[in-house]
Amino acid sequence: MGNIYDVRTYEPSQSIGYLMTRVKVEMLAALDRELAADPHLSALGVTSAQFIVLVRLVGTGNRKSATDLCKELSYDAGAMTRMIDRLEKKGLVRRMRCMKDRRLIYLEATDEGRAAYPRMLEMSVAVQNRFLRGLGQEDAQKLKGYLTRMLHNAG
Amino acid sequence: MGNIYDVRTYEPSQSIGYLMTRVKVEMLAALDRELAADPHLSALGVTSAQFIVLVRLVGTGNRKSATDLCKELSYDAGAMTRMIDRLEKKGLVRRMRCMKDRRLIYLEATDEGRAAYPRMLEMSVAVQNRFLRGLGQEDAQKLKGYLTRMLHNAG
DNA sequence: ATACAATAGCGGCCTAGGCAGATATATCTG
DNA sequence: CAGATATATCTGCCTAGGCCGCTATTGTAT
Repeated sequence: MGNIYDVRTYEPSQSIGYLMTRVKVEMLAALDRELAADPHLSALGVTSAQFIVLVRLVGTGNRKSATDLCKELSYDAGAMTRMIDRLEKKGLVRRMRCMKDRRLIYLEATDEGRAAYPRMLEMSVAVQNRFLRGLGQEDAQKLKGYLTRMLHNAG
Repeated sequence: MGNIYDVRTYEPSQSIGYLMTRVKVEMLAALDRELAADPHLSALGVTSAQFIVLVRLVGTGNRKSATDLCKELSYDAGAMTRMIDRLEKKGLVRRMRCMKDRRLIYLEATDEGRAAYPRMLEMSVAVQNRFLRGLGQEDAQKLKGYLTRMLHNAG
């Protein structure tokens, strides 16, 4: 009842899953190219993955733990530890042990990290607008609705 | 002229790029879970990434080179070499040096690899249908159109 | 208070992809 | 034919994510 695909007619290379994977790869690649081209950000050597974590940290208020970030981005905890290591080594993020709950480590963007934020947002917006060229606001809303629905169906 | 996002109102966590990345991650995770649950395929230890390469190899005719696969899947050549290594070690794929052009290595799914194909297609279809639940055929077509458009805009 | 979970972060091992350089082979050009 | 160029694959080094087990700390139940 209402299945989109049927095994007998299914074409992997035409499927929504395949297309979505491709688009995602291309968007991150485009972001990486923009980052490499920007005089400021290329000096910091920020990648698209680091970018996403940093935007999340600066943009939604500081004083976040690694676990918070993991939940928000559905990220693995071990991967996050190493990600923070890289960001810390680049001087964009600081670790600060919490004195009340000594298990916790608060993350804070450094001044340098915060300074890069506006330019990062601009890039993110520019890349997405480029990929969405030709779509109207209603189309974008529809697309967003489909994606939200799919995320919900993931359970 | 027709930009979807504006820096002043942009919400990273609500953006189409963010949502798409999330959906892609969830779809592959779901596929990995299905693969792990299947008696046959779990024995082979096939991951979702290997799955995609294998489907592409079996489904679109054998006698393919690594480079062909790289182009079709926008994959890195070095990464593909190692991917083939893993698939070969599992006995799902064979390398066969071409005698006319000795630079070329043809890839061929083994009997075992081909035998797993129908079940793989079923899974792929099942996972995608689950994620697309609640969408009609017109919605799916619209979504596919948006994605195709975005891929085209990638240049 | 002691034992038992639950939580936060870390580290090792695996798969995985991008990039640059090396090698072998094939093709093009003078 | 000789030299340059292009192509196919491989390898090493990097970032990156998932899984599992470890330790330290905190919370809970008996």
